[in-house]
Amino acid sequence: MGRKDTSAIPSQHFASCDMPNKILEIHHALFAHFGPQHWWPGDSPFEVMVGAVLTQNTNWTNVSRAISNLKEADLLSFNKLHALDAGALADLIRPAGYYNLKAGRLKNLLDFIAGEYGGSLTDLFGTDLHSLREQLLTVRGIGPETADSILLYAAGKPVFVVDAYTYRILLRHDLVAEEARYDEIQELFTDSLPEDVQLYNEYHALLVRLGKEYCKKNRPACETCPVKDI
DNA sequence: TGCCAGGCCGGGT
DNA sequence: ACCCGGCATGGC
Repeated sequence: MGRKDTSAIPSQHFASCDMPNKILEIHHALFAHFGPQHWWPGDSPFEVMVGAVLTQNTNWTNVSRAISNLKEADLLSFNKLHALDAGALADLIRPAGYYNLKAGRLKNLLDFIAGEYGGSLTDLFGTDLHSLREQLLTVRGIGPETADSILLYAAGKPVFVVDAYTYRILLRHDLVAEEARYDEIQELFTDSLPEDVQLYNEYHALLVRLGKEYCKKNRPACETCPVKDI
């Protein structure tokens, strides 16, 4: 457990704590440097959900091609994709990599939504948040980041998304231990920030932007990093 | 050219 | 409870 219930306290009160709120400072610096990121790229909650699975450990440009294939085949809707067999789906999403794996994972997710919610994303997203997250995590192929991406970017729920960039950036700023895992890193953000969907949305997108441009794997910390002094 | 990208699972310790 | 190999395409 982190500090006690601070969720209702306005953010400016954090500045008077003994420890400066570096998590909040980093967001301000990133927003000032990069501006709004307008995430998640996608025209509908369904498209965002599909993209969340396809982007697992994969460059977005490849995912974008896979989604274009689905759009051109006019298959990017729940019923059409659910009716498609896994082999045909794998063929369409080939550019996203791990295509057999991801076809199976998408089918698992669609089967779950069809079975439990009659294929209705509205009903799915209308479920109690904690219960919804737990249910998504039972789907084979949906881990914490994919579940949280769906919750934040497709469902608009106040859930902070943690990814490899988030971990790497925090690690290089000594804000987390090397052995820190998903839930602990997520808690650091939710304990340090007001609960706000738009803030969570923007912050995660900004961390990815920073990661892509300044914090790549196997590269030393960068002198021109916009948050190097925080 | 090899390394990397917006993870997750399953089997082995 | 961890650790690790496997999964795969496209960009630089």
